[in-house]
Amino acid sequence: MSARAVAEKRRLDLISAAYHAIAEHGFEGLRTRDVAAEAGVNVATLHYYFPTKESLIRGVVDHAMSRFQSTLTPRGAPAVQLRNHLRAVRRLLLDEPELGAVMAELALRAARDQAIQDLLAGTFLAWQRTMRGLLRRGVKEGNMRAELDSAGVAAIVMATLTACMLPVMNTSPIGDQALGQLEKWLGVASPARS
Amino acid sequence: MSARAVAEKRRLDLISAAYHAIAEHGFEGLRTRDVAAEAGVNVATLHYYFPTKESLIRGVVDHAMSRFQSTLTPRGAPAVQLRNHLRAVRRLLLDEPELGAVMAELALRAARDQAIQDLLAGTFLAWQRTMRGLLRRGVKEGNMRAELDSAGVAAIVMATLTACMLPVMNTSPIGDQALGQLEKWLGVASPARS
Amino acid sequence: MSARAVAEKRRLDLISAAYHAIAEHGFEGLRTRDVAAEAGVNVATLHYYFPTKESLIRGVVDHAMSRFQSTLTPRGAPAVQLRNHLRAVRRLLLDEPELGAVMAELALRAARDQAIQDLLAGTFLAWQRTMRGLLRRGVKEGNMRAELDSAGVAAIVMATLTACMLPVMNTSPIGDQALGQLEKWLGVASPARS
Amino acid sequence: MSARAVAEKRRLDLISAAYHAIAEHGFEGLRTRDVAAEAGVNVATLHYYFPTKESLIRGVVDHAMSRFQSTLTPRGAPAVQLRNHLRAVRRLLLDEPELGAVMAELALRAARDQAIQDLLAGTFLAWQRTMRGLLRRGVKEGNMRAELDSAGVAAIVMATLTACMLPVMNTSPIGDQALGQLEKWLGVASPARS
DNA sequence: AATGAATGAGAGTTCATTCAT
DNA sequence: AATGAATGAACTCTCATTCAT
Repeated sequence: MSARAVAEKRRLDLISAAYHAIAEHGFEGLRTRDVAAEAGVNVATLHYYFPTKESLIRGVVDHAMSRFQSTLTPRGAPAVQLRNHLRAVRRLLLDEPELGAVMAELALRAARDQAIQDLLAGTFLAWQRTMRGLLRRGVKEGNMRAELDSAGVAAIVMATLTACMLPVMNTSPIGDQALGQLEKWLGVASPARS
Repeated sequence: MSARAVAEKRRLDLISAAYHAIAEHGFEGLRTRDVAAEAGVNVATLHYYFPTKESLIRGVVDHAMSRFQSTLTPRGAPAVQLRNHLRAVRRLLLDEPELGAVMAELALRAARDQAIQDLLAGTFLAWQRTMRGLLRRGVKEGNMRAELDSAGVAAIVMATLTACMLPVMNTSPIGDQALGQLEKWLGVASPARS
Repeated sequence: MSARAVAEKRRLDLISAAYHAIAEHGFEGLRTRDVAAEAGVNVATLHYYFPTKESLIRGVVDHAMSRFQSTLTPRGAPAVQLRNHLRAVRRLLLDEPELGAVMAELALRAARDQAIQDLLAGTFLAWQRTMRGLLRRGVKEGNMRAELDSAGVAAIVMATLTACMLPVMNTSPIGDQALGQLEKWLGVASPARS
Repeated sequence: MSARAVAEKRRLDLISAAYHAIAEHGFEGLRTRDVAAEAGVNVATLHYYFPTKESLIRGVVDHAMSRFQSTLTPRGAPAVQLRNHLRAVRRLLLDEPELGAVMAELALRAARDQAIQDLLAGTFLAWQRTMRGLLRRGVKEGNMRAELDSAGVAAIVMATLTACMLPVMNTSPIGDQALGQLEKWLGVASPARS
C-alpha cells in the first residue's frame, strides 16, 4: 500500500473511531485520547491528522452526512422512489443505529455551531425541495393520492424520518408504526415489505 | 418566609439555572460553577442542595417533564382535545424554546442514562395510549375521519411533535407545515388559528 | 491568622516561588506545576489564585519592580544620594542575585510583551529624570564635578547599572570596577566602602 | 555546486533561520519546526544536520559571536581605535538589531549553560585585556586623557556597550547618550559623527 | 446554611525526537 | 540527503467535588 493510501486509511480510521465514540458517548463524552487509542495510534498522531478536536468533528460530520446519499435514487415512478426513500432511511437507521445517534447529536449541536447549523439547514431545504417535486409528480401521474399541499406532506415525511433518528424512537415500535401509516396515507404502500 | 420555604426556593432557583444552562449550552457545556453563579450562590452551596451534578440533572429532568402536563386537558370532544393538544405543545415549544432544547438533550441522554431512558419510555407509552383512546373515541363519535388504525396515527402525531423539539426544526417552517398538514389529515382543523 | 491573611500569604508564596523559578530557569523553564509544588500546593490551587500563567507573571513583575523602591532615598546632599543609590543597587543585586536575573529576563521579554515594555519604558524615563535632577543640583551646589551634560551622565549611570543586572557581570569583577570608576568620575566617591 | 557546498549552505541556512527565530521569539519561543520551515526543509532534515536542538543553538552562538570580529581593527592611534570600536559596535547593533537580542538571550542563558558561560567569560576577559592595552597606550602616547585606572574605564566601556544590547535600550535614546558621553570622557570624541 | 480554599484526575494540545522509506 | 508519519513526555488549564470554618 502506498504511503498516500496508508495516510488516507489512517484518516478514515480516526474518523470512524470518532464517529463510533460520538454515537456511544455523545459529544459530551468524546475524548481525543480514546479516539486515538481506538484507532490504534498515539494522541499526538491524531493531532497530526486533525490539528484540533474541532477539525476531527468536521470530518465526522462529513462522513455522517455522506451516509444518506444512497437513500434517494432517481429510479422508478415517484411513488416508488418515495417509498424506497422512506424504507432506505429506515433500514439505514436500523442497520447502523449509530448513524441516528450521531445525526441527533449534530442536530443538537447545530444550535451552538454555525457551520453545522448551515449545513443542516441547507440539507433540509434541498431535501424538502426533492420531496415536494416527487409528491407533485406522483400526484400528476395519478399513482399517488396525496390530495393536499406538497409542502405540508413533505414536512410530515421529514419530521417523521427525523424523529426516527432519535434513540428514544428505536426502543419502541413507534417509528415503524409511523412510517407504515405514512405509506398508507401517501398511497405508496406495497404488499411486500422487507 | 420560613427556613423550609427559603431552602425550597433555592432548590428551584438552582434547577432553573441548570435548566437554562442546558438549554443554552447542552449537557456538554453544563458547569456546576456557572449554574451556582447564575443562581447567585457558591458552588459549594450548590453541592449542599445537590450532592452530585447527576442529582442536579435529575431535578432538571423532573422540571422539564412537568412542563407538558398542561398540554392535555380532558375537556371537549376528542377532536377538540386532539387539536388543542397539538397546538398546546406547539405553542409551548414556541413560547419556551428552551424546553425543546432540554427535551432533545434528554432524548439523547436516554441512550446512556437508564433512569432517563425508563422515564421517557414510560411517558411515551402513556402518551400513545392516551392518543389512541382519543382517536378511537373521535372516530366512533364521528367527528374525526382518521379511517386508519389508531396506533399508526398516534405514532405519526408523536413523531411529528417529537421532531418539533429539535432546534433544527425551529429555524425552518417545516414544523408548522407538518402540524398544519396533520390537522387536515386528522380532520380536526378549525377555521381560527392563533 | 485570618482567612484573608492566609490567602494573601499564599499569593505571596506563589509569587515568590515563581520569582525564584524564573531566576533559576528563566521564563523558558517556568512551569506552573513546579511553582505550585514549591509553594506546597496543587497546580489547581495556583490557578485558583492566578487564572493564567500570564497573570502569575504579572504578579512577579510587580514584585520585582518593587524591590528597587528603597534604593533611592531623598536624604542627604545630591552627591550622597547618588552614591547611595549606586551602592544600594549594587548591594541589592549582590545580596539577591535572583533580582538581576529576573530583571534581565523582563528586559528581554519586553520586546514581546507590550505591558512589560510600557512598564520598563516608563520606569526608565522616571529614573533618568530623577538622576538628571540629582546631577544638576549636585553640580549647582558645587559638590559634584560632572562638568558635562546631565543627560549623558545619567545615561551612563543607568547603562552601567543595567548591565550589572546581567548574570554575566556577576561572575566577573567588571561590574564592581565599572561602578567604582563611575564614582570617581562623578566625584562622589567616599573613603569608606563596604 | 558540490554536494559538500550544498550541505554547508543548508547548515548555514538553518543557523540563520534559528538566529532570526531567537532574535524574534527568544529561546522561549524557539521551535525546531519553525526553523526548519523557515529554511525550507522538513524538521527531520534539520535533525539530520543538527542531531539536537542544543547543537543547533551552538551553531547560532558561534555565528553570533563571529559578528563582532570586525568591530576591533588594529589600525590608527589607540584613541582612534577605541572610538572606532565604540562606534562600530553601536552601528552593528543598530544595523542588525537582531544581534543585540540574540546576545542578550545568550547572556541570560549563560547562567544555565556552562558552555555559553565559559565562552562569554573568555570573550569578556579578552575584550577587557584588549581595551586596557588600548587605554594604557592611548594615555602614554598622550592623546587620551583617561587619567584613571584602565581596568575601571575598560569596565565602564564594556558595561555600557553590553547594556546597549538589551532591547530596552533600543527604544530609548539612552544608549546613544551614554556612548556620546563616554567619548567625551575618554577624550576620543571627533567633530564628525555619522 | 453558606463559603473560600483546595485538590485529583483528566482534558486538549505541543514539541523534540525517531524511524522507515 | 530528505521526508512523512509517529510518538512519549510534558505542558497549561478545567472541573466536580470536598472540607474547615
